[in-house]
Amino acid sequence: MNCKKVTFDDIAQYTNFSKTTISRYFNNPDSLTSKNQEIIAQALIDLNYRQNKVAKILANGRSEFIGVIVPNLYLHYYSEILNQILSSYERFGYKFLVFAGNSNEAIERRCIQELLAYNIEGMIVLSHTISSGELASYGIPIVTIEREDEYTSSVNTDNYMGGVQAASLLGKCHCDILIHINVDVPEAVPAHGRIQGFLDACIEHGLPHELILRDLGDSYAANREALWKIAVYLNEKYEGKRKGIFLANDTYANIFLNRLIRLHGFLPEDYRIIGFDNSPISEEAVIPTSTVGQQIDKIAKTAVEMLVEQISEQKRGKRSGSRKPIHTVITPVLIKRDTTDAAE
Amino acid sequence: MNCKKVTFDDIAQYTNFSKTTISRYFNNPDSLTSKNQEIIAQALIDLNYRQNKVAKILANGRSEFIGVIVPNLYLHYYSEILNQILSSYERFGYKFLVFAGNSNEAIERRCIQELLAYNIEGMIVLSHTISSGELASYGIPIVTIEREDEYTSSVNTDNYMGGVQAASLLGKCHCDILIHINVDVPEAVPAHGRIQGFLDACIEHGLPHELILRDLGDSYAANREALWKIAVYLNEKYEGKRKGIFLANDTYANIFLNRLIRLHGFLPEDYRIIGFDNSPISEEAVIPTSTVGQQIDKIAKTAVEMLVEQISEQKRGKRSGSRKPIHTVITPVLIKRDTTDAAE
DNA sequence: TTGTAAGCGTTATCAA
DNA sequence: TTGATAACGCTTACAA
Repeated sequence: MNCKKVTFDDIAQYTNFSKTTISRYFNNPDSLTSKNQEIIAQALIDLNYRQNKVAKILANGRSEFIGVIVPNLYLHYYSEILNQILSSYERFGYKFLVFAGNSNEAIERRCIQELLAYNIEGMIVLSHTISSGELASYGIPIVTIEREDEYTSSVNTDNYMGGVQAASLLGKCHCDILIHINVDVPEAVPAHGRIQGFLDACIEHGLPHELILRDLGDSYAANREALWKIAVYLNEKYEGKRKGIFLANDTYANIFLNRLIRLHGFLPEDYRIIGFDNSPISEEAVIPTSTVGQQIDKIAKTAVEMLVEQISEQKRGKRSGSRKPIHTVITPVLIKRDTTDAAE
Repeated sequence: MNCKKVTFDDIAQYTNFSKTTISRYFNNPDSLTSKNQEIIAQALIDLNYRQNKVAKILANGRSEFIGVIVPNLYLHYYSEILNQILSSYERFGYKFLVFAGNSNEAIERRCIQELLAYNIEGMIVLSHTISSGELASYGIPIVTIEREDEYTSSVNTDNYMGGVQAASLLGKCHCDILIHINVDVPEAVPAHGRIQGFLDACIEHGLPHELILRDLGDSYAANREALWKIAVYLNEKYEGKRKGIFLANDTYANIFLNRLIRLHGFLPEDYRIIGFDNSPISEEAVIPTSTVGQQIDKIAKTAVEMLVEQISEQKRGKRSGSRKPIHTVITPVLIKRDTTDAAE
């Protein structure tokens, strides 16, 4: 456990090379004779050398840091995205400074200042609080995921397509009435597309439908209460009709499903259910639940790739303001399980 | 969007102070007259100054970084721990460099090298692959969570107590036979305590019991298959007896519960179920499931506090090897829901 | 209370 | 292929 830090100077002395040559050994080894490479390699071992990347950043400006701001990690969606982002380390070598902003604008703004102070090379933002305009103004490469993205490059699920898929599947189940339950998502947020897609598909295929857009509360208990009320309402209003219910996410779908099971012991013939996200609960539910699956791995991978591309562009001298935002869209995958008919 | 970086030199020139005074403004403002503080504050605005923490680290050695190594973020337990760790930012100001090692020893070792190269001040390790001995040898403050911890300070749930609690609750439910289903956890891993606690409690209260310890597979589908087999076995062997089943985690408990519900439409009188973790699935299950709740917030908070304490000790000059590992234990909380009797 | 000057451990620019 | 030397932007004795 040597405590004194070994530096290039020490290695240089030990090997009778100059500091510069040691640096070259790390950054451009082929510019040394292979014999000298070996000498230095051996010295590193003898002296138990350890890199100091901080000094490196200061000298060359590249931190190899990417900042990530998520709203929280409580929701599976965010933690899985982060999971996938982190696993890009092996491919690109970028390290991730992660903040959970908890939807607090002031805190998130402070986080960003900190990140900038550490010379991060780029930023991936999932949090919603700070406008894309402000994000863009920081003048560093940025990619946002599934949020308002007018002035930033972004990766989003094709929510519209997801809504269409859900409606079509319910239509094929011979439902008499299609219902979409969601909160009143603002138009600027990509998830709004789910509503529009559902609506357009219903209209196009002439499917009777109803949109239920309202605040469903912030906690699981609140969600449950709100959805139970809706369930009672639907059950009365559409008695005897087969109801195809498209819920905004798998948690909602699970709540709805559980209520039916508790009531009847099985999924009644006049109910069909589909959720959104393909989060674990959809598979682990008492009846594995059909869902519009977000391809989280693809979303995260694309986001990192786009960011890396932006970073290298910027290195090649392009000013950060000069490029137009690119919006990539990832197609969702319809996952048919047991809450919709097996029929193709 | 000023592009040239403003440095202390610029501010010094602008205000006719020296670089040092500017530095003092940030690190020890009270050593300046309040008038001069104002002058500098204004200059920062005029010049649009931005800190460079990299230079600061190089100069004073304190990175304010803590490294975190998790096995993955797919499991709710890890992502929630990380969530709580990240939220300590507001309290201590430490920034977190996060790696998901995916249980790959070589990769995790490389991650640690990287972290050391960035001058991290400490490390929180949840991953299992690298022995506590090796971790300790790196000579920086370390706290491990819920893993082998012979040579590192650690925070663990009181798994033994959890096992006792589970057995006691099932005992109070007038179960004729108590069963614990788990994998064969090695003794060095804290979670082993769940088995021992269950066993000792059964013996102490003279409760008939059976331990089922076997590989349950790595995926949800594999878990399900393995647990269904066990369910069939138990159902035959203990027909007519009331079975109290303690499963190693809530995911297993949910699988078991779902099978019973699918079979009967309700939870049969001769089954009582309790899981472990208090992960969301226990609340969201078709029948809210009793569980031994890990206090994740407390675990994470304690881990960060212990680490911060170690860091400041080290600053006060104590050598890192000189302290004895401290093992903190967090008591689990029994959460009674609907899969065990309501009786107190 | 303020200033001078020597680091911190790299990389980058020239020169040789 | 190698080496001197000046950055990089901040902190920290030590002086005043």
